[in-house]
Amino acid sequence: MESKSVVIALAALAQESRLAVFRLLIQAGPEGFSAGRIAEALGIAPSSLSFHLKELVHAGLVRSRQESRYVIYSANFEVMNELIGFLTENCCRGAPCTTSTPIRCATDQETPE
Amino acid sequence: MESKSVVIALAALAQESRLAVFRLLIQAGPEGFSAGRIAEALGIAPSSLSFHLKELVHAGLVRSRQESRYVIYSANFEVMNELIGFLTENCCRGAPCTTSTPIRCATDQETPE
DNA sequence: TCGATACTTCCATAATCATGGAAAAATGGA
DNA sequence: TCCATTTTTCCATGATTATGGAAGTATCGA
Repeated sequence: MESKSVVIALAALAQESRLAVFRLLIQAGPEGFSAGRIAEALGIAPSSLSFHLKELVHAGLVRSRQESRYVIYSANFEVMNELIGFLTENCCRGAPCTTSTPIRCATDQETPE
Repeated sequence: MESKSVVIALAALAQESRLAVFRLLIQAGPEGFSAGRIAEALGIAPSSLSFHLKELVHAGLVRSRQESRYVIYSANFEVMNELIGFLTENCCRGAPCTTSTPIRCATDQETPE
């Protein structure tokens, strides 16, 4: 993962509404939620939510899929793990250090290695 | 960790210069680096670096200590772990899911539990 | 094809943030 | 105390970001 992508991902999360959306989707798991349900759950105006979702998708943290007339959004667990990996890379330069174990969700079957 | 603090921490990291500074300090370990060495290593103007370091300290991600006429900055590994914990909290709402293990650096002895 | 529902794009406004030069503090040695 | 070194604060400029109303697009059922 490149520095530029990481900055984009972090910026995407560094905003109250988007952080709330992302956490909601992390908790929802791979099934996700429709835009409407997210708007309802968090009380965000549709146009604002759309702007924020676009931002999260652009950052790679969230995926969208069309399902009849709903657009379903879900968290991208793999990118989340890469992000954490990048931040903690080379921690303490060789000194003994417990590095992070991926937070890969066991129910996220969409991206086999 | 509260949502507001998390937004502040993420915003602090969502900027090329600050991300570079933070990673440098993560790699440096608890000993850290002086402001001057950071400026030199990353090629950032002193006033800009000072601005960015203040931002990182304010976010709680970085600590500073005076050492003779140098100001030494170091990463705060504990806050980093809390941040990651917050982002992945309640992942997949009860579904079987490997949650993250703290990235606590074994050489960071400054904050006993 | 019509109407209702679900979302997105466009746009103007207001707010926040990044940058580096110049001046000001703080520290320590002579 | 005086000077050199190290870092911070002040400030003006330019750039980016968040917001929600209104209009546009897409999907589905009848």
